[in-house]
Amino acid sequence: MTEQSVINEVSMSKTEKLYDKEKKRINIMQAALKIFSRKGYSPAAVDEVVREAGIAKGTLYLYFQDKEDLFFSTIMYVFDNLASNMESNINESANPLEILESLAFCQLQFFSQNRDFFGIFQTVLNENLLSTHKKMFNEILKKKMGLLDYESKIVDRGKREGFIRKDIETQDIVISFDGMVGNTIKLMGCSGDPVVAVNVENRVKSIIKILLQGVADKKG
Amino acid sequence: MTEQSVINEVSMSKTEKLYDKEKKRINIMQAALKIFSRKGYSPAAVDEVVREAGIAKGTLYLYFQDKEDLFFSTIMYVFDNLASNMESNINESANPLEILESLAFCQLQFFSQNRDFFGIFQTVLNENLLSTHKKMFNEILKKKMGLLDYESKIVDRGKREGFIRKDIETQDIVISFDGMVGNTIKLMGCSGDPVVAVNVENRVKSIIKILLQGVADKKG
Amino acid sequence: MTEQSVINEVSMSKTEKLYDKEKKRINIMQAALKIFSRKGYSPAAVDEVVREAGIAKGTLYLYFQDKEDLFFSTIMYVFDNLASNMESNINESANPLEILESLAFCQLQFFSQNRDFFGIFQTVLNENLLSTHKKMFNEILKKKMGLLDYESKIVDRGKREGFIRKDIETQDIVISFDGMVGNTIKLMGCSGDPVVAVNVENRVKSIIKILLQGVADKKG
Amino acid sequence: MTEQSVINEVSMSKTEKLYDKEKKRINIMQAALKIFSRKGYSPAAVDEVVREAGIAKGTLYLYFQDKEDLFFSTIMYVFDNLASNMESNINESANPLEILESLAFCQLQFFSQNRDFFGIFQTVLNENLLSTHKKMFNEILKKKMGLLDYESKIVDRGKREGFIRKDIETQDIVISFDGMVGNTIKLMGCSGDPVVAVNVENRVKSIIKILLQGVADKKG
DNA sequence: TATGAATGAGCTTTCATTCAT
DNA sequence: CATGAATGAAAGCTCATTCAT
Repeated sequence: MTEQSVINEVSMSKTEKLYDKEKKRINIMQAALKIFSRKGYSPAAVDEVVREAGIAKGTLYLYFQDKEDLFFSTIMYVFDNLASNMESNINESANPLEILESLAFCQLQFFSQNRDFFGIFQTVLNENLLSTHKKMFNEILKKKMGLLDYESKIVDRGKREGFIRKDIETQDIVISFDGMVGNTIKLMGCSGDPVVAVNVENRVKSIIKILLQGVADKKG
Repeated sequence: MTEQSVINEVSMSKTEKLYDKEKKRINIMQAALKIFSRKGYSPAAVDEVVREAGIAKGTLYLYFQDKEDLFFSTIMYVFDNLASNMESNINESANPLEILESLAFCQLQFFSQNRDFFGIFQTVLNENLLSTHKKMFNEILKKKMGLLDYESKIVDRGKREGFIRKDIETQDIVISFDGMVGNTIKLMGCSGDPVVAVNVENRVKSIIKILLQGVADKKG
Repeated sequence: MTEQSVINEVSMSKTEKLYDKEKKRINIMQAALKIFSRKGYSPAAVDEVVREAGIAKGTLYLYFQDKEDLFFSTIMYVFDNLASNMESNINESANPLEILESLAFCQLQFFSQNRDFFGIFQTVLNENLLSTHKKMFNEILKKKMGLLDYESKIVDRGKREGFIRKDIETQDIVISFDGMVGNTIKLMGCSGDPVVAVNVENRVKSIIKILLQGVADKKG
Repeated sequence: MTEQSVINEVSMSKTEKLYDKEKKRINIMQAALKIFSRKGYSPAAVDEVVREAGIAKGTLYLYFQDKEDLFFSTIMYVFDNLASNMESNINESANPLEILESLAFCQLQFFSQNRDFFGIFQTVLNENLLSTHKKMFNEILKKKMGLLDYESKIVDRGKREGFIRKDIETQDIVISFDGMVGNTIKLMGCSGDPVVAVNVENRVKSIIKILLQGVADKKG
């Protein structure tokens, strides 16, 4: 360590230090993300995460309480990434149908560019973290439900503004929409097809077409 | 005990014994199902399964090679249950739209009556059983893909017979349909609402309505 | 079962029954011998023995108290086989050197014709059955020591009768003789050479030559 | 603690660390030796070894891959100890008979001072590690055969240089010599006589006398 | 702060033994 | 007598977590 670096460290402001600490947390979470995505929660070993992150095992426990904390922090980190990605891509004042399209586009785009990110979501709702990690599970469910709630509001507005038919319950529309998008992401992951990424736009168009117009042949 | 019954017992046929053994296997798988559904694969302890099944630990290993074998046998058992349930409910010669409706109905009905059965499916594709249990994983994926293939054929027939529009790729229709049904099941599971079961028919109606007609308001 | 056989069974004398029981014991011990020789005591599974013997697991416990009893009974059975083999081959009144030669010959012959029989002896003195099965171990050690004692007496007679030099302790002579014979058997087993059997006579000749005359070149 | 020592400790070199790790391995192997010698391979529980070594179970697995690795590492350690003991005691240029005497002396001395060390050797060739642990077993057999080969060379030289008669096959001489020494060690172990240690020299003298001159009385 | 050796509870699996048939 | 399904104690091994350095 040079004398200069020592001085820098000593004179580093508290803000800078916190910023530094946060950068290290993120570094670890990105490593954790890779491992958890690949293996799920239980089978992923803390050893693998620290190896991936290039740190010592004890160090991880300076930044996270335990494996569970690491896992849920990582999930939250991904969620927040997705959320801010959405926020910056959605024009709140646009017409509701365009917003739904944007929501689909953002999710597909996000997950197609961050393949690793999806598997981990699946994991959350399984391995029933429900029973043993209830508190954090609820935190996550709340976030997930937050998205559904937001979509519900958009659909409701769509109904009020005459874009969406009123004879189908908002809940059913939202669940269907969410399922269409989610399943597309899931199967993108399975195929492992690297070209799929390019087709995000086409896939969104198909989803929206089906959602709005349905698949019935109306020529007759 | 009559002499007759003694004779019967002593001379229990091989067929009867096999049948008996199969019944015991099923008993264990039903216990396993509960535990795996509740906890996922890794966190589920063999101890819990045998306690649930009311047998000794060693006994389980008389019926299954190891934990992995137990898990995948259980999955296959559920799959086969679902499949035979579908087979007996679907009229192959019906019109394609009715078949899709039946498929949705069967799945929702099956999982609403067998709540435990769904979680385990989620587990399959996570905890990446991919890397360590590749062979059995592929077996399962094949079954899942089998359903998608079947749905694809129905949709193609629907297109040929003029029920389904031809300007949307079959693949996109199938993924959307599958996602709508799957997400409905998943959220049924989350809500834990016991009344939901009654609504299966309504939910299917909504899914089919959305799938066929779309949600766009066409009054204008 | 024919009527005739029933009659036979019913009218079977007690002696015949005991004889029958002993035959079954021997059948099981011969199976046990194969397995124990191949694997040693601990790693040999009772399951393997009963499979080899063609009986059910419970049956074994009708003839032997437990695995340990089976093991030591088997050893004793082999010992007694060897002992009676020796008794019938040794002429007590012969000159002591001839008796030693016979002893070597009998052992080599016996073990070369019953390859399986030797490994089990090695096992006895290891796996320290000493600590946990002291009583039976001592029984076996006594038999082994019995042989050494017998050899000691022969050597002593040889000394008295002027065949064997008196300036080497009997104990050292016996241990050496026993070691030469034992090591030859052991290495016969290792080589797996099926031709070795034929050479038993040559090997005995060598052992006796070395024992009596030594290997020093006395030409000088 | 002086400042100097702090520096030393903090800056402990890689070499020192490796040395430290090796010392710990040896500590564990010495504990393992005791247990394996007393019980043999299979019946020895890892739990007992770690208790003897005064470490936690997990720790053992930081130093050895599994029980098998521990066992064979321990054997190799003993072998190497014996080998270096021999190397430092044998004068290669001495006359062949003296070398044989040295070989006998080294082995008896080594095992009389390290009673535990012998039982484990017996174990190796039993419990048929042959079938399941073939690779490591061969490694050990090679070492054992190495000693026999070495002895063969010495005997051959003895023949060439006129010390040893040529009418007995080298192989037979070596096997006899090896058996005499081995059996002496084995029976030393059995007797448990603490005084025996003192007699090593006498026993070697006896073995050599028998080997060279034979036990026949030549007065006549 | 950072390290990584040490820990030990907890896991899956085996196998000698029993006992209802 | 013979059977073999059932048992459960005990084995080998893993891994999240701690703590002295």
